[in-house]
Amino acid sequence: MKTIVSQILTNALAGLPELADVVSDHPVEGTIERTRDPSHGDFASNIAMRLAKPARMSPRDIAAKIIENIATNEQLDSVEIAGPGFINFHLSAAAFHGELGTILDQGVCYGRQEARDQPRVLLEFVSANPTGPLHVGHGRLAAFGATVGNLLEAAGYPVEREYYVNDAGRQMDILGVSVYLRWLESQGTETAFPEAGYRGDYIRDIASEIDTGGIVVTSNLFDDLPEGDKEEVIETLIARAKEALGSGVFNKLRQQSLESIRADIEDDLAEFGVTFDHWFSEQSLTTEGRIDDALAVLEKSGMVYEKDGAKWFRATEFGDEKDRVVVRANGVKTYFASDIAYHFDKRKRGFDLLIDILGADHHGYITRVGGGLAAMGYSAKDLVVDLVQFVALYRDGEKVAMTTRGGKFITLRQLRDEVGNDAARFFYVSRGHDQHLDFDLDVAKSESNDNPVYYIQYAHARISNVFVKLAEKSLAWDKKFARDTLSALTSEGEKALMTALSRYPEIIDLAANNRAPQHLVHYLRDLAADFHSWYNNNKFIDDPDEVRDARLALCAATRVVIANGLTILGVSAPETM
RNA sequence: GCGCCCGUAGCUCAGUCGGAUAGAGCACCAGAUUCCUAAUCUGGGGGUCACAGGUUCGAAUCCUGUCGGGCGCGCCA
Repeated sequence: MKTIVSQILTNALAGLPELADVVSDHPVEGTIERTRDPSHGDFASNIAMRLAKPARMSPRDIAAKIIENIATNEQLDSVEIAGPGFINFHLSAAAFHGELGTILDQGVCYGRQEARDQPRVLLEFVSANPTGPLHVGHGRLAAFGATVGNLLEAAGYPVEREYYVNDAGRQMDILGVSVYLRWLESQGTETAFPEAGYRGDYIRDIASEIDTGGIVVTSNLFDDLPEGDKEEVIETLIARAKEALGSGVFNKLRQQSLESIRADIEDDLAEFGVTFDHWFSEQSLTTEGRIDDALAVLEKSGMVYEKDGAKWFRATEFGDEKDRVVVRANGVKTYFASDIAYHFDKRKRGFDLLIDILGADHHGYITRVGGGLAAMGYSAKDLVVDLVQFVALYRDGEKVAMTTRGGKFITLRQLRDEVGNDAARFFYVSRGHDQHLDFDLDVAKSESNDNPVYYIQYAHARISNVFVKLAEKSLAWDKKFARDTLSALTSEGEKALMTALSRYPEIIDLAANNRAPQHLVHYLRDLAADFHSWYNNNKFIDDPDEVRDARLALCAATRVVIANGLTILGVSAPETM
């Protein structure tokens, strides 16, 4: 709908060659905004104020010239200068009725932009280590990432979703040895379970489920363990377990364990409505030589040097505070080397825009990986990292204590069981990613008017019910026929609701381009409020045919927009509640 | 110490590229149901946008500083 105004304005400016020079710096589209106060019309442009300085004219004079050049248009009722130089546009009722028709015609496609080929987006999110079940913090990454993916798709971008599985490195050995020790316990062997091992109950489950062929009992694992340092203890245990089992058997145990956890994460996310196009294995970077390839490219760039036996990347050349090691003195490649290789690989697979949605603790990583990409010939600007801040749960007004280390944390599954998928998806994206989120379990659970999820869903269910009642009264409604009756929609409440509906495409655009799903959340709440307010004051099934049909069209259009919006959020749009 | 995020009503939060009189919900107060779910609606009180400067036609929004809160710093993963 905004395009109506921008077209009118563009046409008017075309008739003012004297402003052509200064206009070119100010895209018309960007000067138009919705008005807050209905007395200011439907849209306002501040273009005259922006042009005032470069054109060396007063804003109101410019506005007057522009208005003189606006041709009469059936979509437009009137235009006026207001305040310091705003141009206010009052659109005609016909324009709003036309938009309503568009909503009904386009249905699930309303608010979506045409698919484009570029830029190809790779959206990486969650990527939690496969060392245990997802907790509530990962849930936010999942909900946020999935919703951003939906938004980008709605905005027409080709987007693929990817989960990076950190299945390499020392933590996997720790996982392997943890499972082995639990297995030993199940065989009646006493263990002194190490502090640095994974202590959760799920480790026992894995130990009892996996194929244990070839695994043997060893009783001397705990003899003469180094004292004190828990890291040394676990290293020793890993080494002894590998020796006792042989690396083949130990690897099999480790691979089964991580795959079990990874599959569990995949199930958990799928139940949460979060799915991925690719599960990318960190191990594959090594087995397929991609780390070496990337390091070779990096070395060729001249951005790698040796010091103290280690290989360092000149991260400071790219704005990092210090250079970073890529290969340690002991020959082991660092996690950072994997990250560089992984992102290099993403670009080589043909993605133009890399979006990483990571936990807030990954800050610091951005400059480094961006620097790596830049050194390898790709612009660091094509890597966008959104850091998602932490989640605090509240129950009965009290913060729920959680520590990852002590294994005392609330899992995503527990949260989903407690509040349901809809509430969880909704609340997780109700704030911007860079804001801390206080998740109030009591509000999320309440089936009452203080729960915005139910408030919005109820609007959808209420509308669905109207059509049920219609059938019960043996009345029919036809969307094509109803389009001829829309001029019956004239009240203030109807205007407000139509205005809200027409904003939907703008909201999708805004939310997608800023990766800010909270705009959609707040919009849907406002839309539901406009609907409830109007509906409560207008019972219309027994109205004359034309009025009834027009109002049914308004209901149907509202239902379309609410359903489309909720679908993007991953929240269900129920027919009854 | 350095870096990042934040500070808006009693509480939880919106506030788009700098726009017109800073908005919602909850809570509080007063009302609405012979009705197409009251999981709803109508009305009311409630603000030094942390503080101080600066930029300009215009600042909650941009810049600088101060105060307050959260998070992160590794040849860990």
